Amino acid sequence: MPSDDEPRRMRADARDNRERVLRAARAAFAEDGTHASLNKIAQRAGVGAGTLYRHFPSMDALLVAIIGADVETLCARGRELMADPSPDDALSTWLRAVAVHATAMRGLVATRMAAPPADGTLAACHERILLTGEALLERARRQGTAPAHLRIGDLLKLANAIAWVAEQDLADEGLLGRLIAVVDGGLRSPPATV
Amino acid sequence: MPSDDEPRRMRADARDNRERVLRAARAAFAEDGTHASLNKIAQRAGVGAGTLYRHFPSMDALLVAIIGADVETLCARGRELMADPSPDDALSTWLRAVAVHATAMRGLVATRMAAPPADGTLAACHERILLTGEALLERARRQGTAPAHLRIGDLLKLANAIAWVAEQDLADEGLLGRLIAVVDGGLRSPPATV
DNA sequence: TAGCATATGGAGAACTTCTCCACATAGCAA
DNA sequence: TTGCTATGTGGAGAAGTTCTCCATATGCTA
Repeated sequence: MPSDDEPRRMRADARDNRERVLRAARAAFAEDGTHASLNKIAQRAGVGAGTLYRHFPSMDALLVAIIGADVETLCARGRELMADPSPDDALSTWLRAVAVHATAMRGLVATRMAAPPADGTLAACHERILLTGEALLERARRQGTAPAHLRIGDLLKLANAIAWVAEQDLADEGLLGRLIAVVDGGLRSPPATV
Repeated sequence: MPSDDEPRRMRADARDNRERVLRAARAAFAEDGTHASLNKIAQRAGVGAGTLYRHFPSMDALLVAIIGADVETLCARGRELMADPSPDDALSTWLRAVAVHATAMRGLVATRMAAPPADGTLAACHERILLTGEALLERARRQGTAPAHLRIGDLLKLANAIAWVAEQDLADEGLLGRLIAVVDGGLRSPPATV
């Protein structure tokens, strides 16, 4: 099926501008994270604000276009990990990958992905990640030590939350790893008998 | 020592305005959370923007004034929990309390508290919370099953992260509790031997 | 009650997001 | 090659934000 982010027929100049906006956005997000200004992205790309909004009506749309490839990568990684001898390790490795990815754009992704069920194309990304995670979790439940009551949605939210908080303090490089490690415990223990 | 958020000598009208701003801010934060506008708070309080900024030069200052009492409560709760028969339970109960508190103002607190070492009076709040937590954690290390390598700063960040993500999806009421429960596992297990 | 240190408020500067539409032009049909 | 027109453009502008500045008003003390 034809990807609808790059309509089949598009005037060559429009296609050009679209690419330039994407390139500018990637750079801007990497530099300023959540504080990137759409105005400045447009300026940087050498187009008017109107043009930016024509191509990407919302910031979500822009994000989807940018992180689409990453989602693909994460799902592929998930499929690989299905063959990992330890289902528990596979799950936690994948969660770590999700968190690392979510930090890539300086927290922007985490901010968007943690939100309620997005209504746009972001929802599709969400869905794909969920499915991949569910497969890993289910395996860890059956063949590993993951407690039955764990929900994949919760784990992904936790990963995003960790990515978000890690992004707040970039100076502490090991933070993300340590926080994931704490969560790791909860993936393996039987439900605490408090 | 005299609290410096309420200077000893202040003109009666100034004191009045200060109170009104605080009341308006509390209401606005509860309603709009992170998106509360300082402008509207001023309007709501019936004062000019200049007046608001005179009393609270930064949003942090405003926050400190509002949540100061809560910090007190959390520390008190922590001291109580030091007497809890189970050091592990005490720690996790307290972390849950921290997360719940951080959600109180619709995520605003979490957003601010997760940030790097604040440089204002917020830092003092931070410090007090850290000390309380460290005491609980140390006890759980010695008399409970908490792994030695756990850092209280990490745990608090995790609590704030959870509060943040829980706030993103208010519809899911059990979310915060479930996420804390996952982390709970990591507080008790020995370090995973991956 | 007079006088002044202290406090006020809103206009305004500098930003933000997002809309609108007169104008430019790519690409097709002749 | 040359129009014609559907498609795409860009920037002015509306409405919002944070935060500053300072002429004016007023509580408090002497």
